[in-house]
Amino acid sequence: MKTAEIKKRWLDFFESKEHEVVPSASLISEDPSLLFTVAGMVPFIPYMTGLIPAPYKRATSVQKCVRTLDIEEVGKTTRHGTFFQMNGNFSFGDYFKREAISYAWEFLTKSVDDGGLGLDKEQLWVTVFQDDEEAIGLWLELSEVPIERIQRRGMADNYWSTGQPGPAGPCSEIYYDRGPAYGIDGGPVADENRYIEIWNLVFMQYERGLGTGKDNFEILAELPSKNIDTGMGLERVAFLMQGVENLYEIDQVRPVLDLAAGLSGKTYGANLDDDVRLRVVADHVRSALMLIGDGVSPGNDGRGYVLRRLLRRTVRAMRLLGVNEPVFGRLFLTSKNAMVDAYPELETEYPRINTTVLAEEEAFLRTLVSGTLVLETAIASTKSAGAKVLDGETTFLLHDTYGFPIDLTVEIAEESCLSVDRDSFTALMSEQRNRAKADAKLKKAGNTDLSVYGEFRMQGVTSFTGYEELESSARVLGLIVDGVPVSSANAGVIVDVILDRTSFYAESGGQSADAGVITGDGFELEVLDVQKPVKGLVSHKAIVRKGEFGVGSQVTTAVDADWRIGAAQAHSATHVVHAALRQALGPTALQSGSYNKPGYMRLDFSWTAALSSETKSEIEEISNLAIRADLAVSASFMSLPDARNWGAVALFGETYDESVRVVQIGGPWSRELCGGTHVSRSSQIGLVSITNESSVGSGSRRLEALVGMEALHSLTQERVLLHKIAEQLKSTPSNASDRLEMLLTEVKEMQRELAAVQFQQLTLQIPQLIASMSTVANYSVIATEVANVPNADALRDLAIKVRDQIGDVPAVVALTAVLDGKPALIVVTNSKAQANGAKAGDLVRMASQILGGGGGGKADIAQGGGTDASKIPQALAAITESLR
RNA sequence: GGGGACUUAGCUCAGUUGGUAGAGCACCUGCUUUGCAAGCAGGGGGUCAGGGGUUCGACCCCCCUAGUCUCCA
Repeated sequence: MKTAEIKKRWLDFFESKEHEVVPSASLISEDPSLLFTVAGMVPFIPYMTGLIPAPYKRATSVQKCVRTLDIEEVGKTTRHGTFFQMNGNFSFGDYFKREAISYAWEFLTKSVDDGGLGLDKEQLWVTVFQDDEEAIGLWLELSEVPIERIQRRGMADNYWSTGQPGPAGPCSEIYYDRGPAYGIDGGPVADENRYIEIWNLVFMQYERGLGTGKDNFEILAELPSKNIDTGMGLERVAFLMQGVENLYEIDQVRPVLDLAAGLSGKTYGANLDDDVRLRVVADHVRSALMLIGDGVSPGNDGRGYVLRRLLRRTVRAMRLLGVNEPVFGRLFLTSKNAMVDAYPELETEYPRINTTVLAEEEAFLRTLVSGTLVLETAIASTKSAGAKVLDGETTFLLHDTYGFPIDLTVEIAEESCLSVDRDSFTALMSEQRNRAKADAKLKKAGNTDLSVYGEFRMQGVTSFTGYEELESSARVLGLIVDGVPVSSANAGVIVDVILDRTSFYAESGGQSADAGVITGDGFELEVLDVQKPVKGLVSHKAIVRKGEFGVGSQVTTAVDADWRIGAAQAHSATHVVHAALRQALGPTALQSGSYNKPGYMRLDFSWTAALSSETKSEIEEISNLAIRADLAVSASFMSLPDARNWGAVALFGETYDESVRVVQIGGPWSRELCGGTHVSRSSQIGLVSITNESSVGSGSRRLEALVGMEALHSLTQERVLLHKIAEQLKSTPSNASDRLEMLLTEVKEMQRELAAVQFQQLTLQIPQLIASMSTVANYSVIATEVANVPNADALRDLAIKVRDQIGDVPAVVALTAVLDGKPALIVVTNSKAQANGAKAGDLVRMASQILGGGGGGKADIAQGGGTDASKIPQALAAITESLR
């Protein structure tokens, strides 16, 4: 049975049991503390914890998940995959253990013809929490599992909690026996390889307290409303039903593995190391495909970095398999074809996925080339030092700074008969990890507990009136000071204000929060920040400027009109620039993030190279033409599929409700899903001026621009500056650049000429200098001060010239000059003098000390200087004396 | 968010106790040879990313800024 078929049967089965079929949420988790959706229940957590009321009593989903915690284990054991799909059925205060067990048994054992999976009842085993007599009773009553195949396990195995105070409860797991060929008898307790866990039923019935670990906490009370959360690993069931050995061999994964084997000429199953690499490729390619499909682009932090690591590990595995050529094009196409049945949207996203992976592969191959160079010199120097082990520092440097994977280093070192000091590499690695962790911990301290907002969210969502009006009347529902609900607040206090409705826009979608005031009878608050701590709930952080107020007070929320206009201009400008960017660069240039506030906008987008100044001008021009065209801006609500059909650009990393808001500028000219506030016609944006374009990391660029009056002001400033420069150049703004270039060339030429003339002038003194030559011991010595020396280089060249004219006798030339009021000294010797023992370096060192400075050099030439010019005669005398 | 590294001629890169900035390729001139990366000789080309500091003296050491790469969280 195909994986897609199992998925379909799952959803159909639970739909027939009155479950709401919820489409898989994006892999990009809505919870900011999670990088990815790591489990099937993640999208339902707010309903489980009671933060947000559940919109349905029963739900089912097949959720795509990514987990990279045990990325190193992928392929080594066959139990880990970085991407997997989790079938789940959920009850929020509705049915409990009885139905959960009954549904599970029915779905697993019902015949294939009747829509079930038709698994052999004799092969199924069950584990329950040791004290959960209720569950054991229900299994015996509702299923055909005999008591011998029901095993009790402790908290570590069969008790679920989030690791923090909150809901918790026992679970019951269903296992499939693959038969004696896979291990020993005795059920899951004895062997989890032979007995494969396929389904975990979590009975959320208690509230747990503080504690650490899986089994060290207190059970506080029964939950008022009990929940069911189950998870069936789709891949596991698929490989069991397809009669293959593991998840890498199912229909959604195997084609990639086969292609990788074909490309490398390896046979799957022939060699353990190669098998691991083939599985890594098959797994990582699929994960990367799905991540990019959900809008992640490779980057150097967060989700982007996880994706990059998956891609690079794939390249590395292919290289270890002996394939050095680019292969992503074929691997990803194959993976897409294997997955597209289950995820049709991959078809439309594929062009973008393809460009992304090709660019990333190319970039990494480049990195590997430069890393190889460093590695080869390190190997050469290690060998020439006679060592047998490449040290951990070098290996770590290669990894940390040049992105060169450790196992490639090991492989290449082995070819040169060197081993690698892995221990010290690992030590350095964990050192770096601790550094980053310590820092993260420091920064995280500000995180507040969101549960305090939960009780307000239970009263409903905050309705946002800010699209229509700037001022609204509202009622105070709650006040929070330092994370604690209070009933009133007086002047000077900073308080979080929860209202039933508000005209204030909370920061989201890249748009910064509104500024303004909240007023009421006898009191006034200045709004500092507006956030949505919980989906649907707006919290105003404000300082009480005057008076006192409390819960229940009537207020007026008044947004600062100028601020809002500025914010709207900037946000609309962001859409305009995004559309212009895509017109100029094509649809692969996709916004990956944005930020805007009055007067300023910033747009991050996926793109591999710096934009030329022509392209930047083009984007600016398209944007400003759209502004001039006075396009109408409108917003309307529609369903997500409708919006997509309409060609609206959905921004990844945002999760959307069933009804989404589409903002259009000029109809189809720009269509984006967006909840922000906008101007009503594009001309109100005024002006967009791009100020900067830079890299955020490889594969990602950032465009910054000023908007409206800010743009005008910056242009004005630039114009004033340019006019001033032109004036100083005695030129016009249009000719200033040429003029400057000419002047610079001229200056360079003149400097060169001047230096030549000055040196020429200096050489006129050569005859005099030669004449001053005296004989000291058996050296011909010139030791004198030279006048009119322009700089140290000239003095040096003069000394060399003088020496070369002395002829074939041991010669020492010591010249001094005063430069910028400080004495400078040059000593040169010829080879005969050096043979006699004269060393320029020693002479300079000694004489410079007399001058109050230092100096040095080699035997043939040395230079030095000091601070006291009056000591020059003394220093020269000392040189002559020391030669004697 | 925290680290590490890089930026030198048009291109690819060398350059250690801080003491005259180099190579290969490309370019120009001449000779030789008329052929596939030709040879020989000569030559031009440098704000050593930008700014500040330490020093008699900084491509080199320290600080700041910018651009780029990279690892970790």
